[in-house]
Amino acid sequence: MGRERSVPTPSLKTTSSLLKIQILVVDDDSTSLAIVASMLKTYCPRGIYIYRLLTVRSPLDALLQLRLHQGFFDLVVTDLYMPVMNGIELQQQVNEEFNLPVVIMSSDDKKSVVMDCLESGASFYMMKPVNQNDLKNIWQCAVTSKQGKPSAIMEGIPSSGEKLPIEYINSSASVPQERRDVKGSTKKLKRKGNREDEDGTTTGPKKAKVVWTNSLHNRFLHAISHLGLDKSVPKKILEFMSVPGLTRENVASHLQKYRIFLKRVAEKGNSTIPKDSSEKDLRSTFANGLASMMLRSLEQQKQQRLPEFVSMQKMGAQIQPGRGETVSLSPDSPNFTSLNFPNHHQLPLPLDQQQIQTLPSPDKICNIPTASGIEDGVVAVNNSSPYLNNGQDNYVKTEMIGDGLGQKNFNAGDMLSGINGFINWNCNDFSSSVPSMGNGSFSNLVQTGSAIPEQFSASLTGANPESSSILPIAENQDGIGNGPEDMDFFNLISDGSTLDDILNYLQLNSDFDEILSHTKSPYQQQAAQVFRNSNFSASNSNQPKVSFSASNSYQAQVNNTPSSGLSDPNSYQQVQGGGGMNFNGNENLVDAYQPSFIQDPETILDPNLDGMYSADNATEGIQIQACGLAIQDWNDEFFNSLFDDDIF
DNA sequence: TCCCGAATAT
DNA sequence: TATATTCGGG
Repeated sequence: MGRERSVPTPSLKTTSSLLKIQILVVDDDSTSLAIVASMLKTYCPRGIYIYRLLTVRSPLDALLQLRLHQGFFDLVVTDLYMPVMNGIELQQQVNEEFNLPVVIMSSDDKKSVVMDCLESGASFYMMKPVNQNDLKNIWQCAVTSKQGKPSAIMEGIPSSGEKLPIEYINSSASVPQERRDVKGSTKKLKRKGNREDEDGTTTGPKKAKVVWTNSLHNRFLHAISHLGLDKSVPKKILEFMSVPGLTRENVASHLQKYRIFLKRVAEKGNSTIPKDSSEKDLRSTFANGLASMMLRSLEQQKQQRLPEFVSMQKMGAQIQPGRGETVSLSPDSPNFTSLNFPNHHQLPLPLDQQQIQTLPSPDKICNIPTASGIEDGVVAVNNSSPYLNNGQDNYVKTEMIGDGLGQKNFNAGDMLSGINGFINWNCNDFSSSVPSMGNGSFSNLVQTGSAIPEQFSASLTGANPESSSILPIAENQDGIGNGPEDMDFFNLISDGSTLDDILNYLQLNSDFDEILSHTKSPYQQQAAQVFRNSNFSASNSNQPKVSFSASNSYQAQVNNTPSSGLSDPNSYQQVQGGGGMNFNGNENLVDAYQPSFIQDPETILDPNLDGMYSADNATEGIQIQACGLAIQDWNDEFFNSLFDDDIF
């Protein structure tokens, strides 16, 4: 029944010509996870075959999967804000261990956040809700990765000797160079659907089009920020980029386009041009790198021309994110550009002269400070970053639990959970507790009152304290995590709601016209089928069971909704795969980020697996709910059926 | 001769 | 549209 609409035969030749892509999606928010996964499947472009799409809700699970199956995945798509480990940290870990491109997504629209992600090496930053344009970038990252081009991952400024190849696509319409000079005569070569590129008139290497991937463009931006916008000429950029195969002409062409882009943006900053296609621009490659580039450029110019800067300030030509939108720098100076930033991108620019003078270089947030302690204690993290504190003390809150043995990672992501607060340092191992000084490398850590404050101490370490500074995003994270909305969705898909109900929910709660326009997609039908087939029951021995009768494998979330107050009603635990899974009723389900049971990925696609999730020894009163999301083996038929709509 | 960059072609 | 190519001029 998955094919009620007429499915014209796709214009695909054979499956073997498709690029098999395997993606790992990480998001602690189940709703978001489901949506992203769904969109990836729904909007898979021609030529790409999603061989496997694995979703996990914990970064640790993600790493586990990646380690278990090296070379298995081509791309990681991760949420930014997650407990234990945030998207940036995950990205860096993934880059380090697996050299895979990582796309970070978040509903956070702060420019500083976008910048942080990109500077830390993310291939792409994707705003939630995800749209089709973003997906294009995802696919490009995936394809680039699949083709084994390491340049899909771009880390910082190229060092000497480090070279990155460029990605090419074969230009099907490319004409041999020798022919091109005789322009008048090329007309006869012109064909409408010039499909055959095997004219082979030239034996030389085919002229390939340079594809300015994100990584390549990032390198381009790095070059410009290094050289300065005014001194950026094709040759110098080319040299700095140090990309084999890239020509000066390539750079010149790109530079031309880039300048046009800057100009257009600048014009928009001054005039009031209707935002017709602004959205598109914002999500463009250029816009993505803009924040980073501008910040570097500003930093550079600030150092070089501080007096000018200061006087400019006094003259009132301030660097002002005017209502968070416009950054105007002396428009008359060739060194400066007036740029308009979208309101969801905000540069952490200093506002007063003093800050400008002392502003350190914003480094990437790659350090994960650690600290150790023996006893319970409370310490405060003082953020002295001029980017954040606005002249006042700025505390960020986090909670950590020490193991009593000393080392405890302090994840940058932990710092995102609150604003003015303290770090609660708890020691679990009281038996071995010996009053002693904790030590570690918390950045900007300041001791404050606690039960046993004397036993804690922290020191500033690291060459650049800013490099491990507090993330400037200590705000609420509504919409992320297990909010009521998530439960609504959860309940919706758990109680056998119809597909229309689900889609209606999506429509009401998200901007998902795209999804709605594909309500009949086979994937969604399949998913809905799994929802309906979910059975929930509780045995008389208080052993709630959840069983699925799906013929394919799936992912399930087991929701713990106790009648007693033993655990968080909003908590749930994730299990994946077919087959049975047991968990203890007194297992701590409160933490939604417990290591999940994950079936061996090799068997995930086994279509014969029927799933049975059961809870043994469950605490009385606990009800178990579960829902399944189909993770279907995308056979050719199913895959091809998606190609009805020409999406890309 | 090099090479930049606007204009133009694909 | 994105990238390549051309071409006048510094």
